[in-house]
Amino acid sequence: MKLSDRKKKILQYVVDDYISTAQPVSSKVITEKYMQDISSATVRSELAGLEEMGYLSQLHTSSGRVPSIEAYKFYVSELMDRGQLTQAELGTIKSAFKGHADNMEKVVQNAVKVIAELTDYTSVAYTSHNANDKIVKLDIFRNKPNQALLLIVTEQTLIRDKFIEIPEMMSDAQLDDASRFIGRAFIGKELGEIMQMGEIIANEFDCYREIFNSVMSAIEEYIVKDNGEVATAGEGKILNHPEYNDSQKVQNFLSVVTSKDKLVELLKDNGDNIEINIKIGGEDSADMPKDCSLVTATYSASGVKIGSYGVIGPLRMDYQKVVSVLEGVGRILEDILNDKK
Amino acid sequence: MKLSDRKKKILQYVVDDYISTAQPVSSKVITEKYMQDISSATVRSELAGLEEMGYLSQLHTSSGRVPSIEAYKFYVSELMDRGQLTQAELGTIKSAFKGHADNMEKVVQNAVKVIAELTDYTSVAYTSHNANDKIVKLDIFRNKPNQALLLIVTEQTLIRDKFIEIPEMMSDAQLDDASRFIGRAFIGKELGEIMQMGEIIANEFDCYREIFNSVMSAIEEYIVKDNGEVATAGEGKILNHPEYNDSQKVQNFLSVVTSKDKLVELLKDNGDNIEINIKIGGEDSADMPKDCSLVTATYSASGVKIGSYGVIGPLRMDYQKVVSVLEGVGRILEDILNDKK
DNA sequence: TGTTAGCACTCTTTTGGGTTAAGTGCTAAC
DNA sequence: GTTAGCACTTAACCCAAAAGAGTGCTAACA
Repeated sequence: MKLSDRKKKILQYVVDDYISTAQPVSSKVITEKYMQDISSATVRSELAGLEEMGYLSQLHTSSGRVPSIEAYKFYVSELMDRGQLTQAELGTIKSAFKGHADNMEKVVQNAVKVIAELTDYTSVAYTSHNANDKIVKLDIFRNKPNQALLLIVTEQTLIRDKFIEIPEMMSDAQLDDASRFIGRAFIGKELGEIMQMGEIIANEFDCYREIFNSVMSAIEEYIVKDNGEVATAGEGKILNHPEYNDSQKVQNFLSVVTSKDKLVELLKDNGDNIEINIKIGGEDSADMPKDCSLVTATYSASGVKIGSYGVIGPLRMDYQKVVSVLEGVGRILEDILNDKK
Repeated sequence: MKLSDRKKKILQYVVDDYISTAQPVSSKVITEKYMQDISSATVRSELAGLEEMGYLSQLHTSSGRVPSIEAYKFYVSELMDRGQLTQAELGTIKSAFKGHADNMEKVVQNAVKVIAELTDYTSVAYTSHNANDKIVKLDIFRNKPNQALLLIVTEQTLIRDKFIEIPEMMSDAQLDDASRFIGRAFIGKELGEIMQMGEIIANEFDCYREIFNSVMSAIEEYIVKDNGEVATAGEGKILNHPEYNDSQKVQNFLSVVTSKDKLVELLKDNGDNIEINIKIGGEDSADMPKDCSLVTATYSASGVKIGSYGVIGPLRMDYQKVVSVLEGVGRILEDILNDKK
């Protein structure tokens, strides 16, 4: 069933108005605020049609209309005007990143901070542990008689440190030797590659088998179990929005937003090649809090996607603003990341 | 003014009852639940006395009494019974730490998780960047023509990575040389020590002055600016407590609990040598959320205090339970930390 | 045939008063 | 010093009435 142009216009007005006022929208406000040229009775019959089609609903017979999840989806994909950042907002974004590009983690933290500030929603980001990441440096050195610190630095400048057990009778020189030996074999290789060739080359390391196994399991743990880092900002912003005056809802929301594991689940498979990915309503994904929207963008370095960032908030989200802020941050992020590489 | 024994008893009952029920306490419930041998009229006159002294207050003339901040302080220091952990709780604590001692960060994360779970309050922890921490390893290696990654590992197994600028015309061999040179001078020294001797030895490094300065400023930044790590768990637990049904209060609370900087401010100077430190009501400290209590314990390794952990929540907190959980976690933490060293 | 004015209908929100319940402070007696 | 008794205060509850918001329907109109 196709929507007439007028129905589309009206639907857009309803969603716009509901997003900005959080109040059910009546035929009266549409004629008064947006369409002075037609009567409220006409709008009423159009609204009834839109309700029939599943785009709107009423809380009770004498309330205005509220958009359905389908309405938001349609709004975002076809109706919404693209927003423009003001000069001031652009300035805020730029200055948020000034002088903090020495450390990937900080860049991401600044990103979520400024996004939360500008949009007034909770902002989240995810950086993946990529199997394509290459090892740049590997070092093992003794900490106490039977323990050593394993240090792996990768190209994406992710650093992994982990204590591993070592045989107590091994001399420092032997440990050094083992470290160099394993380093020579692993440096320059991708993490995923190493995982695969594990069994094949294991026998080459026969004399240092124990250490070799520890290194392998550290790499495996890094890629498989501990699969990414997250950053968040503005967790409390959710309370600014009236749909979250129910403490149970807030708690649900916080339990996702403050749990690294849940956030990773939520963010890791997001929008492979699309710039902006919008997930509305949590019904399809078990990890998503109920009645939430997630708007994310991905960021890449050297053409490889390394993570995503965005906002999570109520269905009634100011998508227009959020999208423009994410795009703005994306442009600046790109500059920083490409400058670094 | 001294409190009679009976007044103390009554005050204790009022606080106990208020902590467990969250309802203003009347003279009737005291005689019925706690003191069947005297009449409510007697209790009423005692309550009036306690109110006079500033330990109790009423919301309105016909409500029961609520403890004041002073009452909580007095309760904690003199009235409260010491709690005992159940066998089940002890078991929960122990199993929370099983098999995760390979990484300091994870130990702390497990600590806050189990504390939040057992107490039902938000749990926070702080690990300081200690000026007494000794450098164990220092490494600099090139990343791109004019940038290198500086890697510093300290005894407390804190690792600091930072990109530093290097002269583009410097050869790899020269860089290696500089790295070894600086390493020899710094390894085994305390961070604070290095900061102090900075100017004195600067001229020794004349040929590598630029790199030397970068290393020094990285160390300085680490100790001075970025002074510690925090971990939190159960941020949403605050919503389980009826005094936080006001969204403004929740937001205030979350703005502290989710901000690393504010948490560091709050936790860094806590209770130098005391095992359990209780801060009630935020009026003395600007960083403390209003009407909150903070109960913390410190943890040490090799006799040096390296951080603190605890819970933050409403004034009406179950101090007894919180203290016993913190003590329980402390004992197990100690075992782990000493086993590691 | 689409649009509109008018109106009855539904449901929520607000208002107000009257009752109930909780708890206190005071007084007089023990 | 303790207690029973009672007047007083305040919040909480209930219920009914009124007001308000918004709709759907119908009949008239262009």
